[in-house]
Amino acid sequence: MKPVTLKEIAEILNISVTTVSKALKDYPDVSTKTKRLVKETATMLNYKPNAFAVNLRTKESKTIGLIIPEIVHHFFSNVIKGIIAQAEKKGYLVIILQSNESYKLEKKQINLLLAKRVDGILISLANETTDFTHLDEIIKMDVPLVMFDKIAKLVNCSKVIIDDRAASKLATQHLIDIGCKRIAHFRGPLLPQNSIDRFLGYKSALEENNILYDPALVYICENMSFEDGKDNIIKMLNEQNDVDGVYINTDLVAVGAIAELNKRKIRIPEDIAIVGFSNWFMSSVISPSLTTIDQPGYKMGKQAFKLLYKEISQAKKSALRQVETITLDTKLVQRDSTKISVMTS
Amino acid sequence: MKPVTLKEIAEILNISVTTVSKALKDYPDVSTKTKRLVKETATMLNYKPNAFAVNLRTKESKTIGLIIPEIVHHFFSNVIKGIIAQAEKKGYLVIILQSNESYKLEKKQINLLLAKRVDGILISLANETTDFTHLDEIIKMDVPLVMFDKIAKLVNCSKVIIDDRAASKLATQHLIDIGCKRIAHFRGPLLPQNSIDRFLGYKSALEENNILYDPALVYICENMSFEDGKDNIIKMLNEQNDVDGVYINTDLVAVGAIAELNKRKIRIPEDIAIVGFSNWFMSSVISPSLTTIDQPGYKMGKQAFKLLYKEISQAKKSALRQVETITLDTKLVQRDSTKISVMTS
DNA sequence: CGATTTTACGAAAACGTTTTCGATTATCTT
DNA sequence: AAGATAATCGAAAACGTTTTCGTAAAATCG
Repeated sequence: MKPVTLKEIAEILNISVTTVSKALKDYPDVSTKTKRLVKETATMLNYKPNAFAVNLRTKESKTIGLIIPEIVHHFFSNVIKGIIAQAEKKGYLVIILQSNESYKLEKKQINLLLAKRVDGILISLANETTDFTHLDEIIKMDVPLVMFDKIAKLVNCSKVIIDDRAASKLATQHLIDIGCKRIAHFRGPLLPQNSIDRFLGYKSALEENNILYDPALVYICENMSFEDGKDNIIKMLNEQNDVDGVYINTDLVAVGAIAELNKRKIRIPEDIAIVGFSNWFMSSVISPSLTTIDQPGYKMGKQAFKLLYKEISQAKKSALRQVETITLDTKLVQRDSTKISVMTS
Repeated sequence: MKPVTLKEIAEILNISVTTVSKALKDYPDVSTKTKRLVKETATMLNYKPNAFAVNLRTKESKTIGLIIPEIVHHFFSNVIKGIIAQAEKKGYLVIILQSNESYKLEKKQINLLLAKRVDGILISLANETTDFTHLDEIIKMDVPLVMFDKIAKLVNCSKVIIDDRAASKLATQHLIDIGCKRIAHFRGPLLPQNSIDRFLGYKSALEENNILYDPALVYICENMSFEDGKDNIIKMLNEQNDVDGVYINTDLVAVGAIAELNKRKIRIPEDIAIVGFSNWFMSSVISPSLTTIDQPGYKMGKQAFKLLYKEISQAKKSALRQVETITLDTKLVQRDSTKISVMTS
């Protein structure tokens, strides 16, 4: 019923609490005989150290905090999975909070986690976030911090990202390679670094190929939703008549666009080729299957925790903090939405 | 730098730790003057109570554990979102673990959570789980437990579920109502209660309408995946030639089946009508849009936490535990995959 | 056999908070 | 003014663990 304590074991065996504690942790100054005795009775009574007391004494909780903009999201839920898996391996548990893309909530949740005294914090920023003092707060409190995916370049902490710009360039270049002359871009909101970098990659690919960059071909998807894809492709079809390729920020949006194009019997890729971003599992099964950039969510989660773990371990030894940025590989996954049978030779 | 303690505040103001503590918690036996003084210096020094010490003293951590078979899943990630939102409202944080549908992992993770001394546990069972002693263990330790969605009827704890059987019956009845004569069923694995209940609902709908139940029309989807839908619809088309309606356990599987039917130019619903289950957001946007049962994930998460919170609050007052089962409403969402223009009049 | 090292154990402090209970002072009765 | 009541504070114990340091007994040494 009531949890067993060291004291109770000590009383049963007529030894001190000290010795019981030491025995269980295999201290060298306890005889093998008493060790055996202690361990036997401990397992017999189903002893489990009181985590609260251990936390207080050791000043660590073996728990980390994770703040994410939106849990119901194919990419992020994969990241979460990676983080939890890696954390569990190292004996850490993960408290998850959702910022709902709100700066205010994000700030509040950081305070919650700091109040809980987690051993470290993993965060992917909300779209709204432009002020980073709440993150500096974390660093000032000497709590290890790692940002991933949606990061703030200016904050001095470890980061795990992909090279959005390079990946975006690759995607756009692919459209150029298959012969597209007038390429539109569906981008995300204006603030997040992600969205900016992907846009810049698109732009620089055009420039490198001496294709005029036309701002009218850039459409903003505020919610990055299926409907955004549908609405913007309709808008695009109304405004432009010579677009032959679209590079879309996110697969979900791309799938929305494809659905609308299919409905209008506009052929993909013959009339308009499409490239997405993220390699959502649905993009391989829709018709036509979607060429996209593979964004390794699970791996990013694993790496993010690994970095955090490194910092936590370091922090225990020395005061000086070492930050590091890991850039994960992305690759283009070519599928039918850009597979032109009549190749430009 | 170093976190401020009550002691430090006490020393600065030349009063006792006791008074500082009481002042911050608005005890009546502290003068308003000292209260003001204490609170001012506390906020000035950015005092935050040491959670570890509070936990030890109050024997609660304001943290609950959540074990879920798979995070990367539209339904479950919605449940998680609901749980976290509701928990945060009541000042609780949520530790999430993933069982990967494995009984062994599930058991291990329960022990992890018990060792951490969470204030309560929320769980949705792994498909593999048939033995429930690890759950009884939780109850024996007087830790509040609430199961949701994938539950074990035999375990004596609170539960949040939907009436899978009734919902399934509704779905099947709908197919019958639109004139289907030979209705197949794609079910999930044999073990989980969900899967069983949905099958039973299908069966009893047939019986009530004097339609012969034919075991050959039941197909098992082991992984509940897109491919499962595709593979089984192919298998079905090979084995049967008069099926005019399929009721499918899960939208994702149904979408797989629809993709294959579309490819083969088999008309939906004219040749074969389809009903899914869960109301995944994709099912409203695919073509044809999918008639399905709405399974309220977010709401289930909220309710599950509410029940747990109730138990946690009760446990503090009296020893006797009150269990309760909440059954959430589901409804049929009719869309194009069952919308027959030529009505059977 | 005395001196020294090794082995095995325990007392006690510390982590920071909460809460009970007693004590002191101030205020109020009549 | 004496007694009673109210207002304000603090000492101390408790939560359960970890770890330092001291000490006694046993083993080893010359």
